[in-house]
Amino acid sequence: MEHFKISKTKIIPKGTLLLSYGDICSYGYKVESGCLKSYVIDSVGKEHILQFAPEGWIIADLDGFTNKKPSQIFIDSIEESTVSFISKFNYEDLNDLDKKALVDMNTKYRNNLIATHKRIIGLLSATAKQRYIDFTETYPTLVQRLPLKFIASYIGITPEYLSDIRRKIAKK
Amino acid sequence: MEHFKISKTKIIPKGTLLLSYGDICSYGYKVESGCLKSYVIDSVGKEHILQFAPEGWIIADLDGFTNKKPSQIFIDSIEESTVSFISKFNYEDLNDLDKKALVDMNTKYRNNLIATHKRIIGLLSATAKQRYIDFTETYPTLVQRLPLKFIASYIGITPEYLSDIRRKIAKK
DNA sequence: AATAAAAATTAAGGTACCTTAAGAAATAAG
DNA sequence: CTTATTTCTTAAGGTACCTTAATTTTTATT
Repeated sequence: MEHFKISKTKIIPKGTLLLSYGDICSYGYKVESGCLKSYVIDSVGKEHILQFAPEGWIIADLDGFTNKKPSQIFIDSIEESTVSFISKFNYEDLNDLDKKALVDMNTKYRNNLIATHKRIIGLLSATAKQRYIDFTETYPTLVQRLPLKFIASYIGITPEYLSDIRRKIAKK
Repeated sequence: MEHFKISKTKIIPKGTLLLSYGDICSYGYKVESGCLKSYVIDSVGKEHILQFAPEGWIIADLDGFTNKKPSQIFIDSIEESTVSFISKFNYEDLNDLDKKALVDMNTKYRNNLIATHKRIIGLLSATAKQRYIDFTETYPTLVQRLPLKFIASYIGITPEYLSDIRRKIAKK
């Protein structure tokens, strides 16, 4: 299932910034071990997490990478991680891939799109409490590993309010 | 750019339900004229719009269509529309497509994913007022055509609150 | 044109979630 | 083991956005 040019892997210490706002995004990152996250920073300096990438996942600024735009997002490491660098993920190269690779890639995009749509449904229609419960059910292993403040950011609430929610759940 | 089996087009009157919750989703819908929308209905009966599909757009329950699951969503017509029915959008058939078709499809998925990520960023980090302004800038032609209550639903607020927002914007 | 139906507005009161700030608990570092 | 740092919790007060309900405006129907 490897269709791209992948450079040798690197060990990334915890807390390392791999991609910053405004950077030209030359790489996607394939996580072999550890965990990365992507996020935006809003006008008042608050961080909003777009994606977690534990082992096996690929993370990138898809828009910047594809269209050679400066990045709108940040990517850093939540844990010490082993990461492969994927280059040349752009449109021209799609034509160089063989059919099997294209079909696999299609399937990955499609599954990602389905998951992303589900997240939108949650943000539009569920309460913060329900989104937290959904997160724990969808990503039980991440819940073990990640600081709660990152989960709060991912589901779109403050750590303080997540703390309230957890207290109320525990009291039942 | 047509890669799928497309049946003859049909004229769909305004307000017609094309796909309902629980249905097996056998088709994607390609809109030739008019406009469709997809939406979910939450536990208190409130409608949340996932997508608008004006002319040129394709709309479907991607998860149900791909994985032959009962639909989680609804699709209906906002205006009288001319619609082509796309069948056999599933995995097996991807292998029957030629390379050009696969590359095109990849590009469509990728662009859709980029747009969907932007929507998530907005829902996580922007106020309702900002999301409304962003919508009017991103889809100026839709703003002309659509009832405001549908735009409110798409950006995740009530029609009443959108009305407040618009009044405040107008007062300046 | 008249009537009905749908969409939009307005306003009052309510709730989910946020901000700030401080302290407690857990984890990391010396 | 001790201290520093990060994470988590708690609480009080505030704001963005919601609910309900009534009214007006716009659009559709006969």
